Amino acid sequence: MRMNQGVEWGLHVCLALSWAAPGVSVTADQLAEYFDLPKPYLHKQIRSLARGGLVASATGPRGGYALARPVETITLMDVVTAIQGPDPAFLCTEIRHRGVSGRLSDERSSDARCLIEQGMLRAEMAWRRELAAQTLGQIRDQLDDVSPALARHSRRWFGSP
Amino acid sequence: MRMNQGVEWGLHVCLALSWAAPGVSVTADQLAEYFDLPKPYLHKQIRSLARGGLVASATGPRGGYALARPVETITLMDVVTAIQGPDPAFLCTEIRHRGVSGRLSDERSSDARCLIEQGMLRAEMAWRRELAAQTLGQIRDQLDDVSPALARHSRRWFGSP
DNA sequence: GCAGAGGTACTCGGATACGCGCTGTCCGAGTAAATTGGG
DNA sequence: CCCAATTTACTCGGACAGCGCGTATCCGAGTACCTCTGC
Repeated sequence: MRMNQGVEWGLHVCLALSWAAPGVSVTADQLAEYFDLPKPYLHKQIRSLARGGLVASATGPRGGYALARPVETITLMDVVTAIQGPDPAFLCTEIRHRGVSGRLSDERSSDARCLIEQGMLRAEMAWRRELAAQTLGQIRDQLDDVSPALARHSRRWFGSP
Repeated sequence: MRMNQGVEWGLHVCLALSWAAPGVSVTADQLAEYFDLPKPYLHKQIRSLARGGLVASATGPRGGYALARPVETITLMDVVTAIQGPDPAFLCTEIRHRGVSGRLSDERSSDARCLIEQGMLRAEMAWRRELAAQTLGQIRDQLDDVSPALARHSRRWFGSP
């Protein structure tokens, strides 16, 4: 189980967009140059962010992308969901109801949820909860503490006044 | 991000093997029939469990697989690791050090760990912790409470005395 | 009847094709800005 | 000088190939059991 490459890119893109001044759009090509990533493919990943409602797009000259919501309200969970969809990682196919096992189980156990599914979902919920508890705003603040120069230089590079 | 099908199979297989009497081996074909799954592919997944040290294999007539450890000591994490490897789901490729972003960052921020990686790893650790906290023994006990008949019939079907 | 050698059948193990989804790329639709001509 | 229509150039958006990992399968290596023969 490997997570999509796009998740890492999407997270860094949102963080970078938080450095652009309000009202200023950043093009996909600018972001690709900023991170030295293949332009068309990064562009595709950003479109996933747009479809998920995390970034707003503007076409034409002076167009590009900008955060659609304050960075303090964007969680890691939001980005992960936007890039790789809302489907749970563990999918229970109810094999306990198939074959001999299915014929052996009585009605009580059939009605109850699969206990293995419950256990796996419990772990996945802990993962999602932890992702939802961390906002990109917190990460940006920490980064400002560690390296104020990076944020300052990035703001200038993205054309903020 | 979808988890391997084999994880679900492996979990159910270990649970089923816990119903076999000590010293009795269950063949891969028996397990495939028990769950109505394709024999060769299920066999391959069980081999992953064997490589991970969860089940012991015996060749020849009356051979097959048996749990290598008490079911109370086998956690969901063990099975997940055995099937899909120990690699973390989120892999940080340090794109912050590439392109313009890499040139803008100073030494302090370069030495520090990527904060996005830390956040993602934090969530993944919560997931792993929850998986490691649940043993198949607990699940089997719950299942015995919900449906004692299933456990009883399965023990008979697997040839336990 | 018993012991041992040989044969047999059964099981696991690694090596081998196939398919779907992530990866990577392109060109067209739409839009805002710049330009130019007229009033 | 100001305004408006037109042109232009720029950006996003969806549609299109390529590749790697998971899916699915097969046959060979090894072993325990069974059988048969000789004592």
